[in-house]
Amino acid sequence: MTTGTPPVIVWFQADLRLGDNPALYDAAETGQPILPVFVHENDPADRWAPGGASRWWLHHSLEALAANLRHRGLPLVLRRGDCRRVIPAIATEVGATTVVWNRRAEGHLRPRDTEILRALQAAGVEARVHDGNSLYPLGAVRPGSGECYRVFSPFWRACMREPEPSRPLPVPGHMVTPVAVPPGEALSDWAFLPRRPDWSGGLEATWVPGETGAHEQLRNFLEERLAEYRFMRDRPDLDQTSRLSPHLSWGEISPRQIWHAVRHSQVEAASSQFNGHGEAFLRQLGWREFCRNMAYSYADLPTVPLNRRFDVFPWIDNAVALRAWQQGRTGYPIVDAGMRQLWEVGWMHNRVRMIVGSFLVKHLLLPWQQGEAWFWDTLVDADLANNAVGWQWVTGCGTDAAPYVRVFNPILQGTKFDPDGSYVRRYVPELAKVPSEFIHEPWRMPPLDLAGAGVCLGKSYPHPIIGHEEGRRRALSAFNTSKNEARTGTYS
DNA sequence: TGAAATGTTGGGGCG
DNA sequence: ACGCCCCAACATTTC
Repeated sequence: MTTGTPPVIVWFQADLRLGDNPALYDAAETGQPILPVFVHENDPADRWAPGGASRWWLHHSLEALAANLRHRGLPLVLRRGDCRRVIPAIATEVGATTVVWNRRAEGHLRPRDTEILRALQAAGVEARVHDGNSLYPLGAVRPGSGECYRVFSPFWRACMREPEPSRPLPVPGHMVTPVAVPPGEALSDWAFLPRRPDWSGGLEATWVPGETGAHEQLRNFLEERLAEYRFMRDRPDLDQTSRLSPHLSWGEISPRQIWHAVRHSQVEAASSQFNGHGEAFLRQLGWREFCRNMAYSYADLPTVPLNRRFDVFPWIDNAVALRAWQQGRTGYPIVDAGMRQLWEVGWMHNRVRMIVGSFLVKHLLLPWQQGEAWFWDTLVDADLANNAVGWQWVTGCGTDAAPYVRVFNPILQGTKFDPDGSYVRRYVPELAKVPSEFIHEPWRMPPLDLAGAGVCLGKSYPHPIIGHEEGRRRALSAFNTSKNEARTGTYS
């Protein structure tokens, strides 16, 4: 613990927190000085490098992490480059005995971990990998036969048969400051914040990235919104969800912390009998857990349909339609409201994600990977596993696909989940004066009323890019054709 | 006034 | 994490 003691390196990745951080906790337990490191890969060839909104978040989250570490006397060393090279190099450079980190769920990163483990071993440096970002260790909950549950319900039942997830670890009480800190880069050099144009205003106004912000958000959710969660969670207009997803995606808070906070919250405790709100919310955490296990087992989940029948599918190549979808100009108010909310605040209510997703792949017949890529770039909570599973689910090419082709009706979904249209009015202001009766299908309005609401279809707001009936029929025929062709062996 | 026609709502079957 | 169709039940309009 003096000048001579060699440090332990904590390699921070998607776990930018001090609490319930098994790698950091492990490092503190050694009693050696701790050297926290974050590596920015900066690889232009990496398709899954953080997108624009995610980089904005990462900038602020790293700032917050650095401040938290500084309060406890620790630095945060920023390095750039291929971590297969950078991590072993810095370990040697500072004479570290040990490198610790928390496992990532992305299957395509697993070979990378193996390589780094080997390189460290070859350099005589010990490495320990922990499970810190899921309720149960990745791959631990699996079917009796097989690698990984591919359907959510049995997966979640199996989780519920497990003992409760372990209690979150505290912030280490004592962490030893390293005497010498190796050089690192400045966060500002990484240029994670948008310039020219700076589109981050809506994000700044909405989010407080960082571990403290995450716990504040959790506390606020438990106190203000959990009590209504089960009934309100599907209502984008009421906005009663936890909004913890972006905090989770960079690991500012852990699922185990959330789990136990919910289990011990007043809402759960006060109900002598089971009220279901906590359970409904934890089930959402279950979806995240499910996605991570899928991504862990199937490395190419983000690009390859799980159901091989979709290897051949008559997707349409239409840049104009894709652009209209991205910019919220499809002519379907609920779809456009969702896409504009995404653009404005970097986030979209999950119900609406399903609606806009279904619209892209079913009504527009655009490949799901194009929607996935747009979400990846614009969501502050972009998470490879959740994104991939979500898009495969809505496409119906994940294995949990229903035995029928699921086509969301954007009008029905709108009237059901945004009954008076306030969500639409908030994000599609040109429809603000449309009465609730027509808010989800303005084309049905009598021309005089349209004029009265200040709407000129085709000018101030677009006509539907495709009729619902026509789109539905076209989708059913495309999806059924591909099914039949696969069955009869036309394509293998 | 009442029967028939027409409109509306909700549950079950099915893809 | 579903939509459509059908039909029954009920409500309203019509002559």
